[in-house]
Amino acid sequence: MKISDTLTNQKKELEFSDKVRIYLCGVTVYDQSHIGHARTIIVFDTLRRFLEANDIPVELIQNFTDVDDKIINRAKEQGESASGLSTKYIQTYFEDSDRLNIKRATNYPKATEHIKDMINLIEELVTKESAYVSKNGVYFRVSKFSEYGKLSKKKTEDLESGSRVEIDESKESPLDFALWKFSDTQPNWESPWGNGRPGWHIECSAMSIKYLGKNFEIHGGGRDLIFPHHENEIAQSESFTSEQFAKIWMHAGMITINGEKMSKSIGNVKSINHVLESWGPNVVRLFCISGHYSKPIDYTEDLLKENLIRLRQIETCYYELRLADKTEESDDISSLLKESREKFDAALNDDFNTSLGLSVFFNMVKTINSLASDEKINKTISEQALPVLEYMLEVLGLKVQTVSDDEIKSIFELINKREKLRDEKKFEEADKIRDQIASLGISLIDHKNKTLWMKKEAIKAEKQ
RNA sequence: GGUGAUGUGGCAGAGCGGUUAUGCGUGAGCCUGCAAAGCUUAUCUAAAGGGGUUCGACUCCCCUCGUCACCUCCA
Repeated sequence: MKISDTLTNQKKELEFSDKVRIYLCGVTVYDQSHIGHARTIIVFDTLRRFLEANDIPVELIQNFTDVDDKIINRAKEQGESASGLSTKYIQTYFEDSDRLNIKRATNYPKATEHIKDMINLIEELVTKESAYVSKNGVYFRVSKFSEYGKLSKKKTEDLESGSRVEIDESKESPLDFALWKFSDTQPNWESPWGNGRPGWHIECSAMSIKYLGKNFEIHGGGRDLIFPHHENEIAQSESFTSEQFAKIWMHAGMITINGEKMSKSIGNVKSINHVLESWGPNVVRLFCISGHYSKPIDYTEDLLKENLIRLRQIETCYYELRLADKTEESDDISSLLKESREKFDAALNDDFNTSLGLSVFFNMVKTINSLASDEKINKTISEQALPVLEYMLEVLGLKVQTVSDDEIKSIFELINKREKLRDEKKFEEADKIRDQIASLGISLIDHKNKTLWMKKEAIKAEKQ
């Protein structure tokens, strides 16, 4: 598999020995997560699913930043403790994540639980003179790391002249960033240099090295983290280990609203919860992987609607296959299935091109639906196609509503009853049964000679 | 100002130096007691603009213009 690496700016073969280790920068838990967070998480969840579905073990670590000025300030505003606030939003994070059908990461380390690891790392950096103690804290000495700027392609001279940061006289250079900030107020921790809190960047260095080692396969996050966060992580980690840090830097594009990035100040933030409420997990997932992961996606109702329609086609396809009972001879689609699977995998293997993968997927779905419309789905086709469809659904993290064999039986009984009434032209009574079936979440699909049905995901936005 | 991206049909969005991307939308039709869903078919003479390279460029090179992101916290 090849993945575009931000550092070298080219597609790089994903090489690994026993497993693929991925570190994904998580969220700062001071508020609900939004659709932009969801996109990044979905991209990496889908990547992980793809690798695992192809028997490649994955270790995925995603952190929570649970100590930060934003959290402290927000907690103060709400008259709550910082830890209380972050605990609350970690919980809502998991609720969102579960509803989005995100597989749980291997581990979700929290910054506050790794203070010791950070201090050790900082100590080593101080020893190596890559860091120094000043009046306000411990700072990373950027001048000591000659490759600074290699990820974001920035030159230190440019950064210095274009710097908008307030000049802190206690720093040797305006580019130096905090590893440890002195503070006497809670939450704070003891350190060899004085009480305080860790800087943001150091936590990811400490936790990624702790859980994944000095050089792991993929480091991921949103594009907006390239500078300064990931740039600083590289500086810290490589100064510490004297080795190359992550092998591939993979960055997900932003979600925009009307072409603009979401931000609190513009007030255009869409929470995951809010979007899920209207559109449900499958549409959101389809939406988030509809374009190449590295490019931005503009959030519009039209795009979500389009993906809802596509979801309906998937549901139809699944049920046509699931409920197939014909035994007569029909078309042979085994080569189509084989080709679809191959092209699907090839698309994802080439820089995780989900957009192209989806087009292959929908090609297959449409072909099956078209056969179904002609009532040509037999048991052979069903047995061949279902595993391929289910494989793709698993990779894409899509979950169609399923039914048990018992449910199938009772639904068919109702349908037969309705058919009989329809034959007798007792349409009112037939429609009553249709309503009854609908109340079970089942929609009927009338073909020429038989009535098929499916359990559709209820989607609020559809009704408007 | 610096850096990095990007500019494809009504919309979304891929690939590719010469072959229909795909999907949505729209029109017509099939099915139907009605409905919904689904399906069929058609449709839009797509490549920001200007130069090159080439037998041939949407695809490679150069210039111009536009858009976005980052340069402060940000997924």
